[in-house]
Amino acid sequence: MRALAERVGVTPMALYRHVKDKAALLDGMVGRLLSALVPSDAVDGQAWDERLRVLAHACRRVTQHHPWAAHLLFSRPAVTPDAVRAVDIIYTALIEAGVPESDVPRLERLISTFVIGFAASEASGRFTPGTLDPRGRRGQLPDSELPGHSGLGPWLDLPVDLTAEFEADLDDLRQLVMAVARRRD
Amino acid sequence: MRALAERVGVTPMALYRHVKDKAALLDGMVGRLLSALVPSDAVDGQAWDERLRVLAHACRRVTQHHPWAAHLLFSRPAVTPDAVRAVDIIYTALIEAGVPESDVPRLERLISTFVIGFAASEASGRFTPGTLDPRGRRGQLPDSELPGHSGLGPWLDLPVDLTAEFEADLDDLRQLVMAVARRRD
DNA sequence: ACCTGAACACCGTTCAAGT
DNA sequence: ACCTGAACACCGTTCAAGT
Repeated sequence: MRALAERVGVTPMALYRHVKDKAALLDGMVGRLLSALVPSDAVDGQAWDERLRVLAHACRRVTQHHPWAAHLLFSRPAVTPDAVRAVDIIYTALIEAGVPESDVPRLERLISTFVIGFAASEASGRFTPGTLDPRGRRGQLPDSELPGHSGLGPWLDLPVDLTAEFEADLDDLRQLVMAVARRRD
Repeated sequence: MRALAERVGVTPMALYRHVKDKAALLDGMVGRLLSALVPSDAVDGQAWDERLRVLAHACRRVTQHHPWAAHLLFSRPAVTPDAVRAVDIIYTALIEAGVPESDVPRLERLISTFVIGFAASEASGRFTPGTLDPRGRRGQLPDSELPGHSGLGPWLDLPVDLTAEFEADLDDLRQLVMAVARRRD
């Protein structure tokens, strides 16, 4: 609050005339981000999987530009109008994909949890532990205790292209959605 | 730090003899939680999918008992020995499932991101917005703007059993893993 | 070795007072 | 209406000083 007040060129207490709380301020900031997240024109006339893809990439783009917001997307549920609109896009896409209605809310939570989770992990550096030393993570333990790591060998030393990985993940989730749609009752 | 010092019955500065930082303290706490996460005996002799299931449920159980830890699992990468051990369990399971080695690290990140994301969402209440009013979320917008919500109707008003949902999600991810294993090159 | 007192540089927030 | 000054009740952390 004090830093924001200085940026605005005003005393900290002046802010409380315009915002109730620090929490309310953060909620408002998240709301602004979410309103920019859904470019409804870029979604019209596209197939359901393409609409989900655009929405997911928009979510990742937001957290790349505003890393501080990544964790807030987890803490605050989708109650603001823009957040509800984003959820509705996913609902509509899943219905169009042929997912049984009883599975739609669950799959929406599965997809949004992964997408926000990926964005938050990337923003907080969870995916890039040893940017300097790629083998840093298993330095502490002997290879005999890590059969999985030693079995993978060179694949662990490659630098990861997170954009390509996100794309591959979304494609796998697309197939998951189609599999659920296929087993409709 | 001050609250912890009071609980221990000591002055705040005494803590700095035993821990470098507040961040180091939190890292240590997460480390302790992760060491309890992997009961390696409950994992021996089981099939790969059962081992992943046990690990996922253990992760969710930890964040249910210690909600404060949920966000830390996202911020800090898997560098501690216990965290690396958990990752190795997933690697080994995916290899045993027949996933191509080049896809194993990506699928590990996909699975762990979802599992931690689910746990964090549950701990922070993201999945239960209107515990009182289940229709609260779309009160702000007209149904005409939310075709997905209005199309789903009664399915949105049911209370969610998060344990059953988590189980169903894990089963869908199991099928995703098998699908990736099937298309090995 | 381990702990303490005092101090520094911060927070978010309230409340009466200013214009 | 909108902003300010002073103050309250907090933080994490440093540093010299104690035993």
